[in-house]
Amino acid sequence: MARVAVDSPLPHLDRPFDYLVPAELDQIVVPGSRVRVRFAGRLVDAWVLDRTEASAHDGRLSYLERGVGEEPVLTRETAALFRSVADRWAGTFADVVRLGVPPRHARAESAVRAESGGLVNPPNPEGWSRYRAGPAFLAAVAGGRAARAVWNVLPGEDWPARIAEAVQACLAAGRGAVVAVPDARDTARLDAALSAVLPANSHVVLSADLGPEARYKSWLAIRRGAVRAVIGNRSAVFAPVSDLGLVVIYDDGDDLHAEPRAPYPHARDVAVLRSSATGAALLVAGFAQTAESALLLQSGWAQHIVADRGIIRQASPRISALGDDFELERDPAARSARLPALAFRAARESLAGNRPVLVQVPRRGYLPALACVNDRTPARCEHCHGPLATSSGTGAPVCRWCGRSVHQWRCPVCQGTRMRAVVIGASRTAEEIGRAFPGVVTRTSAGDQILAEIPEGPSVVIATPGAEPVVPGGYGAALLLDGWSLLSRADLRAAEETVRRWCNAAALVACDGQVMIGADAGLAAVQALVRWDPAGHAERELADRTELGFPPVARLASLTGAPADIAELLALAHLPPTAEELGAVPVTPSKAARAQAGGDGQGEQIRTLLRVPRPAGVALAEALHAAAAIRSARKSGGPVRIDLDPLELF
DNA sequence: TCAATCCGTATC
DNA sequence: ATACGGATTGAC
Repeated sequence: MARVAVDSPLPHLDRPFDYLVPAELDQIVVPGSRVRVRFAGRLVDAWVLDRTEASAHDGRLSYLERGVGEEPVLTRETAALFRSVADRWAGTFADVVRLGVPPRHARAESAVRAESGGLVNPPNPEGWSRYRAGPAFLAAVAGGRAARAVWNVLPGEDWPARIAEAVQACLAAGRGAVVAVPDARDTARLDAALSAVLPANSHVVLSADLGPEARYKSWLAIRRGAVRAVIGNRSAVFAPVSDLGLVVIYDDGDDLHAEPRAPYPHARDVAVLRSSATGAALLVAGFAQTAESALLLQSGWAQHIVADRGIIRQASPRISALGDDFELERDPAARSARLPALAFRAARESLAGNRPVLVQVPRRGYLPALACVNDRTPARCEHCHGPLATSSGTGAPVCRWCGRSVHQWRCPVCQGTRMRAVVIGASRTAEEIGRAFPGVVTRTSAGDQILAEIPEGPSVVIATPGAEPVVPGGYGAALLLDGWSLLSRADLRAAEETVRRWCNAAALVACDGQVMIGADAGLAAVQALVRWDPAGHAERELADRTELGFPPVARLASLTGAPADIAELLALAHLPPTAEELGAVPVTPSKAARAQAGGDGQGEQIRTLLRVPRPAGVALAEALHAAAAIRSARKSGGPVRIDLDPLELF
């Protein structure tokens, strides 16, 4: 007999089913293989979870219809991982398999791949010696121990080289490694760094833009154990590396690590699950640090890899805040670009020293929000700490989460009672800034026109966050403009995200260069950057969120759908006794969602938030999944989207 | 009393 | 989706 999981999106079918195995399929039906089965009269795809002697099912068993290819696509380890990811995010096994196993490509299966490269030498630990606990981490990976660490990368660090060394240590110990980075540019840099230290064919790149055949080929090389190291974007955390010894997540605050397909798992959290389950070492790395990483440290689960203060001071450029009152430069060209005098001078110095200048300009399109008129503290709801915004109808401030309107608001910092809408959106354009530096080459890197690298020499680069090109030797100066509009976004992660973007840009500046931030020096986010203390900022962020009842210490579930459907789901769900319902607010469907719905209005959509203490998170997910299973079995009502610890809360 | 039909539920 | 079982209905 074979126990299988069927490929169905219906939650009530998310459990094993037993089938008899015809004698001629006995050899190829093994745990992890793909099969076709007759299920409720239809032929469907399924995955073999196990071969068994007996079945608990008392009805008649059917025979498996046929095998699909001869490649087992699930390993014992990934099958267990997919199950626990489904459980953690209230999703189905089949949905998670779709995230972790690329579509089959038969031609790629028959192609024979060259055997992997030769013996891997242990790395030179020199590069890690600037960090306390750095060499120890490398030694632990080399020794096959379950070291888990949060690494604060020094500004100017060649992080791809350091990660390549960690992978090298893991391979030298005879085990496999997985590295997930946010985007294709990071993948390319890491690919080059790995190629520099590993024998040929020792690693593969997993990425959707390889095309289906090459992607499946790379994935198969990993699955077959021909290659033991894999790098790629968020889906690489699911790669079926055998005898996993190391998982690395780079820049875990980048929202590209959040999977947009159901059940919406986050690559960092998947990596944590996987490291827990397998005993593989874990490295969460970045110039900045998230509150989630701070919790890994605070709970003692992970160790901190960080450089001593003196080394940080040496490695950091000079970072200063421009303050709130921008003194404009007298130079008329600079005036027209509205560049503050200090920023303009820093740029001129850099260009005079034949070094490029980086100008970071935020993208437009942030949500308007309310803040204190005096000190711009974001206005929050007294009841649930959600953000306040002006409702379009009445003009009265309303909580974006629980929908309560606010009559008397008082700023928790200055006790002021007046709020104002924060003007949002970048107004400075590349041309305006370029005009301030006549005769200097101006480049833009943004959107779909991203520059990976620029040559040394004087030039001005205008880039949106995340699109900053690297330059050999570093920038001479970086101007981080529009700090206010980043910081006052109506988003739980606004401060953390701002610090992350600033850190990632500032880290590209040479250690004798300077960084100018267009925000007030008194702000915690600015202080974190000036002192280069991303860990301190993450700790504060974690403390704030703990006090407000936000993730990661609390666990939230967001339910989005028609009011009647959500009500039905909640009525069916046996929520943990500690669950707290934060009320419902109408949601304006995004353009993408409207396009998906096909134009015809599905009626009003609302969003309800549920909150539990972190230990009850799995019980909350289980209750919601069970309730969704009852609804799907009944075929009642419309869809309800379930999100656990959603990245965006409004 | 039995067959035709409807409805709800499970799907090995 | 489809298949099955139990309940319901209507005709002999």
